Amino acid sequence: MDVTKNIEDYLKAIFYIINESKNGKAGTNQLADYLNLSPASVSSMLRKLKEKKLVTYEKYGKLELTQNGHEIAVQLVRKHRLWETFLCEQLNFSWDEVHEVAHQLEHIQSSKLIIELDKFLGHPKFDPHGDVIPDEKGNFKFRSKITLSELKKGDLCRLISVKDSSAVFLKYVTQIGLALSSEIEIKELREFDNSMLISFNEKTENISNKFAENIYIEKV
Amino acid sequence: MDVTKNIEDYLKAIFYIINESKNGKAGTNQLADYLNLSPASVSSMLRKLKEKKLVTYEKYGKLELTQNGHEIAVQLVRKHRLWETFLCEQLNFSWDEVHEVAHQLEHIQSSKLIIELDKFLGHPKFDPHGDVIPDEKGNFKFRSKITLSELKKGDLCRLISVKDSSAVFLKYVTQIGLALSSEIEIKELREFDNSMLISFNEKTENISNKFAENIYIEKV
DNA sequence: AATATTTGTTAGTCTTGTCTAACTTTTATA
DNA sequence: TATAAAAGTTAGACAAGACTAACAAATATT
Repeated sequence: MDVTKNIEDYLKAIFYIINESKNGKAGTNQLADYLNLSPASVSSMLRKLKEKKLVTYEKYGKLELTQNGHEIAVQLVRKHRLWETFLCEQLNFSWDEVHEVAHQLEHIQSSKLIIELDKFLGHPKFDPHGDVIPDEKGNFKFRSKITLSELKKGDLCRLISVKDSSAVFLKYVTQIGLALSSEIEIKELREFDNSMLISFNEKTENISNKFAENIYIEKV
Repeated sequence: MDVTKNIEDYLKAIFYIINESKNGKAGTNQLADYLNLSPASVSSMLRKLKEKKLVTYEKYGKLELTQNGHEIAVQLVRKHRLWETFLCEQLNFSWDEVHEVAHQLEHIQSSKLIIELDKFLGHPKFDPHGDVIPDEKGNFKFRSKITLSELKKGDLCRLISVKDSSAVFLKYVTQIGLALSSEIEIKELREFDNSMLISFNEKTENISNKFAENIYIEKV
């Protein structure tokens, strides 16, 4: 299980994209986009991942993680989310500050560290974004995620997490006052551009469709 | 201050060697040895460090850290020692387990992380090995270090830290029962091979000169 | 079905950091 | 002080992982 940082980043990206795209497929361009690399780089790395038996892949074909590759990816997600929890709960980091640091911390190699960190935090089930933290065995289920953009006028919901965890987006979310568990009501839905007027915490905000697509919610 | 892991490792190594060798000089071979690299690699990296204005150096000449290089090195030492403290005090790591993990953690880039970690730990002054933790400004003094091997029969002292922080050595130290602040008395000193018989915690142990050279103490 | 567009791959180059082998300079020693 | 030993450097090779430009395959569109 001695995997370099780069390989880990690829595996995690593949994992995310497979799990978040509707068709369950991760394409070369999508990956390149996600990782900020050229498609050519991704293509050549896929060959290496295949040699290391971390993915299955045929030219122009479907990309999948092997069991081994999947395990590494899930452990990274676990580490990432435990660190985010630590940073928020113990070190006064805010929601929008944790991602970047957790991304570095997730690459630290030490099984004892993660076991002890998990114990220290009291075996948390969710991270500060409301996402499920996979357990030691790597078991977890993706929440069936619905975004705000899929709702209709009059619907009531609660924010459970966000899709785009870029600092810019998180900052925006925080600034307009949305937080984990915020209760939101859809006041208006404009067909013209799919923007919507929502209310929460006694105020109303007008949000774009793009914004709404990045907010995961549960109905209430 | 955007410095890669490798460059950081070089700077820290240079810093240590300059501060721990009697003559205050860090040579290419010494560095190569310390970093487990060939002298050739070190030689070529020194050229790059010089270009980046992190060291001053002339071919075959004296190697020194610039102010900038020195600052980076001290901050690394600070980070390393804060993380060691965290691992021991909060995550049940033992003395001989922390080094390797702290070495990875010290490369995480986030000033907020270190400020908050320091606060969280209550601004500790010493790490679990008894070494001084440099403050936020990078101020600190190396303790004038005396090793056990410099003492004579009948001397009394207290263990304050160890020189060789390799896992193997730390394990050895732990196994024979020596710990931070252990009170030690020199019972015998054999001129033949400079080994010594020492007593601490109601027991006596025979130790080699090499071992004694790696134990820092203060007289008592 | 023919063609355009999108998606993915290959070839070839660059950079970084490592290595070995050969060489040079400095230091120690006889 | 001449020479041997140690310390340090250079040249050239290699591997990894990135890039661009050119090409090939798959998918969509008319």
